[in-house]
Amino acid sequence: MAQIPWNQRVWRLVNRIPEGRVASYGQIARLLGEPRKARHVGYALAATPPGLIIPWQRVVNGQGRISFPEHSEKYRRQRGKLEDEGVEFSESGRINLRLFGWQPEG
DNA sequence: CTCTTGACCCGAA
DNA sequence: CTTCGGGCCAAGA
Repeated sequence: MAQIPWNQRVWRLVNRIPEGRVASYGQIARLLGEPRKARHVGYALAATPPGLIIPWQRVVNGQGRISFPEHSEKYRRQRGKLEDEGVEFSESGRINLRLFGWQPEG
């Protein structure tokens, strides 16, 4: 289990999130059996090598919000990608996780 | 060694 | 809806 480095485990799992769906940092951490490492999921994504293509945009925080300052370039890029794949945002910039949250299995 | 910094989370007001 | 407080832990200064 600990054979594979944390970052790689995160990238692999994130890679399984289907288009049009999102997962939270905490959810990813829990699925990896490390419920206390929610923030480190974010660090892993931040450390993604330029060559590695993964759907990092499908990871948001537990409230269904993008974890970047609202007017930042990063925020707009992530939101744009998600909207392109059909994810909807409320007026307050929130995603309804009941509708768009990823449930492994389902 | 201690302090600070985060793509976080959760419960209680 | 918001704010506050506490918890978490790796990495860098």
